[in-house]
Amino acid sequence: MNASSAEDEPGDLPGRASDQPRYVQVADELRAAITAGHFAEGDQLPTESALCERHGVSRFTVREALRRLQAEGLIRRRRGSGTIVDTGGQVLRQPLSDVAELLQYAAGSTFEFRVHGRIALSEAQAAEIGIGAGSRWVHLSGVRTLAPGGAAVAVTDVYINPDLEAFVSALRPGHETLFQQLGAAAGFRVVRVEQDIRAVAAGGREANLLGMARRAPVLRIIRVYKDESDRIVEISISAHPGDRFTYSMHSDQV
Amino acid sequence: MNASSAEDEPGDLPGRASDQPRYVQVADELRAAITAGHFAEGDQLPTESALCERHGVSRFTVREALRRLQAEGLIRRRRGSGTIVDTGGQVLRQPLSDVAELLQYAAGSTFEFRVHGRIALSEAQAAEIGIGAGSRWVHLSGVRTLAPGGAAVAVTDVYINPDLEAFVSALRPGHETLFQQLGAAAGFRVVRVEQDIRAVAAGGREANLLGMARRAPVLRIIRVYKDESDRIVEISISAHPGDRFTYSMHSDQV
DNA sequence: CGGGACAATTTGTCCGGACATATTGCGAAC
DNA sequence: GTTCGCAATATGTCCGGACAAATTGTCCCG
Repeated sequence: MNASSAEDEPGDLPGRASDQPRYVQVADELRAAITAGHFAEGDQLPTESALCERHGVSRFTVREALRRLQAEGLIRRRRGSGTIVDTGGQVLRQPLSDVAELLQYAAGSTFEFRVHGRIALSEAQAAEIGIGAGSRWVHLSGVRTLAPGGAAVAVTDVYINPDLEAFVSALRPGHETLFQQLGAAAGFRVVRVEQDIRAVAAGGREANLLGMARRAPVLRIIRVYKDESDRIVEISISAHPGDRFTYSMHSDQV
Repeated sequence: MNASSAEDEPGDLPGRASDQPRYVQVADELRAAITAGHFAEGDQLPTESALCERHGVSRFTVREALRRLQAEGLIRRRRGSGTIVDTGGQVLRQPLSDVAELLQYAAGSTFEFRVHGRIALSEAQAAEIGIGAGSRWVHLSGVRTLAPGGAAVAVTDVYINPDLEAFVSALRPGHETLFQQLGAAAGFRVVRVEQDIRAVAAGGREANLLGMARRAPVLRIIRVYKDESDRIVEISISAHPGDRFTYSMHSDQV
């Protein structure tokens, strides 16, 4: 029943955004205003009641929107004082706090890949991910760059659930994540992402593609994407060059 | 064991736990019930209305408590279906989703250190952290082990704000984090933690302490702890052996 | 001029209610 | 027996209101 599925919802307008909850819309507007520079670092945001009036919503909705921005690390709030823009000077960092910031990261970079077809995971790989060995997956591999033609920031191997093989040929490189495209085409939604981060020595292929010395330290990030029914729809194994990539996080309200 | 449940109601203190918000108390009780095994993996938790009745609070309070547990990765919720315990089988992983799971991590390991006294950060260090070079800090260094006498899982350098120098001598090794001890002694609260993760080659000292080859890949985690007034109270730089340490995270509700 | 009391402002906590939407079980219909 | 549809259930969204607590500016007084 997903509105974004293949059997379109022509309806009235391309309102995929407008049928989202109000607090998401408010959060999106505020985020856009911040990233567009309407609010500088350290600036005071309008108070909750002001935002209520401007957007014509209740305080519940405004607080829910602000909670999201706070979770993303864009704002800081203090009782009695107000809400200020505090992104922690995040310049060229790849943030992931808890939500769909994976999407934001993907939107700021480009991913090019090619499909290798079905393969069976090796024992070592299966053990590292925590999947039964010998299971079959559709294998893709590619590189991610911040700017087209620029230096690679990641070499990635992707393994897609064979149930979704029919949709693989429709995947296109670019700014949208693979799991977004798959979900829109096959009608599921990724609701859980697990990821492991390790430091390993670059293998020959990785070193070659990333332009670094063999056995140089790389950040290996393994992500497992699951949908509503806990089905693993995609697994990605990325290698990031240690000298050009920093993984940044924050955590509020301890 | 959880550190927060240790000092519950000693009597003299006017209930530091009991004057906390209701939703924190409800969350603590539920978390304790889960970790104590009263709810097994996959079990269904009581519904929101049931929890409202049991704890005598409104649905707002219950939802706020459940939201916390969900952010910690202990439960999963589905509209129409209910709330189930789903910790993702977190065994021997070092999780940090967004909150005070740093504390949980620290509680499961031991940190031994010694104090080196005041030093000035080198230019390289200051630049890596994002602090003005030449600033003075109180330097500590130590190793973290999962079991006393076991293999080291981290070599850590800690830099403490010189304003807190008077409290450094009272710091004790063990299961409690340094910033917890400092906060309790000096009367502040850490409300924001920023951390950067990179892959680097082990230096001579790190390789020696961790028992690994020089230039082997290590995970370098830099954490900056800030209190309510945005003051940096502590900076820690940890090196984790790439082959013995995995940094695990999760993210729900994309 | 400095300091302390006070009031206004702003976010945090908490309540009650209402309707929307996804899920599940059950019974009726075929 | 299988399937369809409906009702019951549970969480998600959203509103209005109320009071608490922290911050900040102001004003009076010594």
